[in-house]
Amino acid sequence: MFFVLFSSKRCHLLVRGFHVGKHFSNPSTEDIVFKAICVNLRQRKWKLVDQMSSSLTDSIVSRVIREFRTSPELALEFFKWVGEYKSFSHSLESYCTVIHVLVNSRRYVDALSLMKNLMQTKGYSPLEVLETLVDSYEMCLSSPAVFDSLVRACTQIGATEGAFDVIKKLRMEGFGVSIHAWNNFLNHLLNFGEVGRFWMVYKEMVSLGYFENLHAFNLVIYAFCKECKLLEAISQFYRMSKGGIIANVVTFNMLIDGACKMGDIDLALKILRKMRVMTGDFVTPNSVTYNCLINGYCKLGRLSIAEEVQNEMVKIGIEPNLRTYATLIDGYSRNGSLEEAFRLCDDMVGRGLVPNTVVYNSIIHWLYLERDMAGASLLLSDMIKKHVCPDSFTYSILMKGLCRNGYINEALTYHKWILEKNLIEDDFSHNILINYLCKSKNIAGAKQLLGSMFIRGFIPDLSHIWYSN
DNA sequence: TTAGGGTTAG
Repeated sequence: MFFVLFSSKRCHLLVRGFHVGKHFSNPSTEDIVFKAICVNLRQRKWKLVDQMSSSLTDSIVSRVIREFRTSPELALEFFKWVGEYKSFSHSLESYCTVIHVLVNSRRYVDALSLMKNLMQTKGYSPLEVLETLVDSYEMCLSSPAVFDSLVRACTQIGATEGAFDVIKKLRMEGFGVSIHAWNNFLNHLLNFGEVGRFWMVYKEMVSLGYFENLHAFNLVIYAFCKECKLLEAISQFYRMSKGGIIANVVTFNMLIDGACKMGDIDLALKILRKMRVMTGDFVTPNSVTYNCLINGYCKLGRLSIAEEVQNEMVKIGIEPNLRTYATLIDGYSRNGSLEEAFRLCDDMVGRGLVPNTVVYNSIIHWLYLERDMAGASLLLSDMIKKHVCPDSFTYSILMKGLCRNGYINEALTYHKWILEKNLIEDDFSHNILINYLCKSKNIAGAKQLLGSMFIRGFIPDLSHIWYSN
């Protein structure tokens, strides 16, 4: 019906009028366009919606999205259609409106992707996004989960300070911060190796009266494991049990992995054997549990036991995965049994698993250490042929492999090419090359690389420079 | 939320 009205000449004039002026002189005209779009959108009559597109304003876009809050897919489709096909430049308010709608319908992946786009591509700061989310909060009948999502979006793009700014601002504004947001931030700190700051933020959270949930306890156990404080980690396990929180498989896996990393494989095995009994058959081991244990045995050089553990997992119905094989292949390689490593490669391919970058990196690394240049080159060509993408590990393995076998100039040529292609993500390759250049008394070359590190924002290890000069 | 691969000095 509304379309009929708008298909007239009069409508055409109205539409032109909307397009020229940013604000409506008559609010009811906005209502007419809004309602017309809604009617046609509801019936998926995109062609008719298209005819209204020249009359779109930020206000109408946001209103339409709110109108379709119970049909989030359609709301998102409309939002994307306007942005992509009509090249309409969405305002921050429109973005936030659709984000509220998406979070409320638990479409977190889409909401996170839009938030990340706002901060990474559009250049909005986390606090600017927060402010607009707050402004549109009530009108969108939103929930605090939207703020959790913003903290998550910040941590996902590595914006540590941004995430913490959001938490601080939410507290100041009286919105409160959910335990999920705290946990997400704490997890981010651990993943970035900031254990000291983790404990500061954790203490702050506890002092504010939050009750730790399972995830929070797991993070504390994870932090203790990272600090090699296994006894403290285990004591947290008892503290959570006392508080009525039942550990899950992640809790056990972290303790098992922690024990393995500290070389106490017997304790790791004991935990594995007791986890069912301790939880009344509530928690059973999974592939992660077994992979941790296999890795523990591999690092101790006890390869035959590692394979026995693999057989046990198969027996109880847990399929070995890519990580199981990557662990065993690396275990055999670092123990000088490359033949066994290749046997496992065949085995994994036979099971339908495709060797990835990690598997190639392991074998290439140990081939170089054995001075098998031809073998390493062959595998490098093979990974390129099979479209297995090299990563920063591959490049540093290549640099080290070439240097230690006397091919420093070739390493420098490759490094230059890798830098030109912007493929380097960390400073490992630089450090390796600088070390070998210093050893061969090529201080000018080392200094040149040092400059290249600064340009890329890598912070050199100063102790090195003292030695080389 | 947990599991696999790469560096230097001595």
